[in-house]
Amino acid sequence: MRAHELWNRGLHGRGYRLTIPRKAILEVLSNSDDHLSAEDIYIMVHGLYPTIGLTTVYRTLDLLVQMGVVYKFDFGDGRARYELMDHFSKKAHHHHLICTSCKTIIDYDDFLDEELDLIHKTENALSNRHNFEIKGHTMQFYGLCDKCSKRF
Amino acid sequence: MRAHELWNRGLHGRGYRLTIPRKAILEVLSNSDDHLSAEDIYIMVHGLYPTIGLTTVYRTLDLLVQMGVVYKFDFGDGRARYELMDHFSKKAHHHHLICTSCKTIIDYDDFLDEELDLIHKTENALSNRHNFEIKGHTMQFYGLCDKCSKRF
DNA sequence: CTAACTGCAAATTCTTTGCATTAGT
DNA sequence: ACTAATGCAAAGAATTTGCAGTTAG
Repeated sequence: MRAHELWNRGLHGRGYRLTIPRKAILEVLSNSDDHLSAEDIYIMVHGLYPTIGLTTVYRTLDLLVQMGVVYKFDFGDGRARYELMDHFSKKAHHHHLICTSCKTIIDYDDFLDEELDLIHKTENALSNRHNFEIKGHTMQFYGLCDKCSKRF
Repeated sequence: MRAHELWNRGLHGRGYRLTIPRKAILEVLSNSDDHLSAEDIYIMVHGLYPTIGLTTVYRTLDLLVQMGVVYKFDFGDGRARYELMDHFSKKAHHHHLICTSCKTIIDYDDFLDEELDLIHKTENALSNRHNFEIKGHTMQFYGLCDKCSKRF
């Protein structure tokens, strides 16, 4: 499995170790498409290995974010969400439509053809201009959903 | 001034009241281009009206977010940032390039020509497809900056 | 007048830290 | 063996809530 392989390598490269908790946490992330909170992940991991604590989940997630393996999102509900980066994920894009009033999140993936094209172009342009090694992206549109829009 | 006008209307429409603190907080947001934290805003507002408390700043920001007048961002440093929505802001776009390792944020606005075009198209398409009243958007690219990229 | 709004202090909630113990390599 | 990693309990920090007094409409 790709992500595991690369994570393993990345860990060693930095002098870090591959442990049971770390394997389990990546496993859980790999098998989920949703935006998981640290606690969600903790519950799932804890189901598999009851000795693993919440602290370790947080510490491992930090590491994964630092290494560019997972995204850390915040949709404004006061708890962070985590999801595998493009490269490792079944999902190549993370585009959201968010209602600022009721906080509904629509995870859309019915892109316009040009949308994908443009993202790659932009990615390349930015990569060159700012000397960045780009690993993924996120796009969110904010507004009022049907219901909330009608409420006023 | 546009934002004030619309906010005023929006408040009344919901049975809310236009108060000194609310005016002051919108004022501060209008006169700033940066990503302000609740505390930043509190300090500025407090400078103008020393009686206004932090709680009110939080409550007002919630309201502004709900009503789609301001964005609430979270860049992962554990404190939310607020900024006027496109329509009201000098800046029409909020595009960021973020280093997942050192957390540097580049606020780029040297867009490709097509980038703007496409965003409007996408906005329209989404608006129709999902019956959303879109007020703004955000786009972020994640990766490793020059320095961090070289560190491994 | 009346209900919405406010400030303060206390309470919550998510996340981080300190430290003694355990476990990769 | 040598250190990194872990779990627990406690600490920390941003945000929220309860409540009695204040103010907009």
